[in-house]
Amino acid sequence: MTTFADLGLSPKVLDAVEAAGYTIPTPIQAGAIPHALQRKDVLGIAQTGTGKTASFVLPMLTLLEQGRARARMPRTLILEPTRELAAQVEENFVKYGKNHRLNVALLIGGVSFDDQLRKLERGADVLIATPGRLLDHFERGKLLLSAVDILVIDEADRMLDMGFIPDIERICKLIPFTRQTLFFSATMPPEITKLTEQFLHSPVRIEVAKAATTAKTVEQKLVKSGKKDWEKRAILRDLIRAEADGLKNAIIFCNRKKDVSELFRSLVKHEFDAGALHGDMDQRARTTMLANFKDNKLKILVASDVAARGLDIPDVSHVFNFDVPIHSEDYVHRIGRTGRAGRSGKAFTLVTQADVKYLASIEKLIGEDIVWYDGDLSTLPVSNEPDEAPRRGRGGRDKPAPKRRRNEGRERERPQSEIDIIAAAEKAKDIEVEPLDDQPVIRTADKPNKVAIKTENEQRRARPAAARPEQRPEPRRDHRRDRDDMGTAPIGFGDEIPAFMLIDTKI
DNA sequence: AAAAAAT
Repeated sequence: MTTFADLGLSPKVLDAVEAAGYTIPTPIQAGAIPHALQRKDVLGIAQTGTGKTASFVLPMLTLLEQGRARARMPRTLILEPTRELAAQVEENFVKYGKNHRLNVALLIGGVSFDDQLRKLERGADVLIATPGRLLDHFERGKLLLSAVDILVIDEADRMLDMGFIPDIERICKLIPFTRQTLFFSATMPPEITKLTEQFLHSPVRIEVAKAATTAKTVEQKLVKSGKKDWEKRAILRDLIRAEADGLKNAIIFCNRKKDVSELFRSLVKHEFDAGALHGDMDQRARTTMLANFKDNKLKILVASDVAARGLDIPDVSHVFNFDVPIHSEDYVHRIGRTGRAGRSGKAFTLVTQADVKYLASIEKLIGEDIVWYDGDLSTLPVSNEPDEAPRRGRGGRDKPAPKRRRNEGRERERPQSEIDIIAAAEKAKDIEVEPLDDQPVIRTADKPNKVAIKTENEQRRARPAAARPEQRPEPRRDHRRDRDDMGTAPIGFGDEIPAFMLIDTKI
């Protein structure tokens, strides 16, 4: 049998692999590593969970042992579709690079430039990036790609889904064509094939395990639900309680970020040990949530499809689909978060009347009918307790709250990112969160009820003024105008806003 | 009916 020692990796790398407890490579590793070490281009067709990341990290470490990085000229570049995946690859370099002295820089959005600039300046051996932030650095002239020797494009099909292909093409053209390219994709749609023809030179093709099949160790169930969100939330709570025994940890997927936030708040209110993860949360909250979930400090993670693919969260016992995914492949990815490595897992999907057509395409894709849940949730002792949505009112229990107009009575609410980060902080206990009353709020002139929450930077700048409210109790709010209807007044003029800035140009 | 990513 092939072991890591047979693949041609350097002693330093082998030692780290051994320390991590691995001896036998996965098929993609056994297939890709020897070719990568011979500086060949590799086209790896592999799903998440196949050991794909190590199949490029390990040979890269070996190859990087010769040579040194120069300032602003990284030697290797890895492109990832999401920030979390990029961070995860960085962790792999830390783990397997423990015997090396390599500079690894992570260039992702949502965090400050300063750190990233410092690392670039110092000379990065490995650059791990999401396309947007990478190009941002490049355009600022902080980065030269002319010394990149190895380029890795990971999760190419997902980059395609996310509209990154033009960026990828642009980046590829900035890197010398004498480079070595390692290219990974779970599927090979025509656009991806075209990309590989354009940017790979006679690659070695390695293909492992087919997509679009769900692990046989996952028990899948459908659960009927009414279409109202509060009905779905009630059923979900009952379901979680019914499953409490075997539920070690769970991911709950929603189709929309808004629903992730709402469901998360609802679950916390009902005292479930829950966190949230979606792309509009600030990066700090995202990172904290994910870390806590991985460390089992959080039992339940409510997530958008950011978490559906690629993230290395081992051994999730349950997946709940709060919504039926619109694209059937997403179903496969979502439930692929459980039942990994031959373990058993359970996947429940809430289904409303309107979801039937999506369900049909899922069943067609996975080639089997999913059975309906036959447990009786209504007999559970704690079932049917009131949700936060139904309000008492005229005639009213078990009726959902009347739809509140968008900006009505919002002044005391915090933006979702704040709520998320507070919850994350409560779990983590290591992040300082400002008290609620410090939250600066601006009313815009044209829509007095519209409340705008400043960005972090704006808050920082606004704080001294907010600390002396008596000097300007309720200034100008009647004649201030906001730009772009974003709800933020011009910043930095103190009381002396030039008149032209107050003119409404949108007539 | 969506999400992801630069600001």
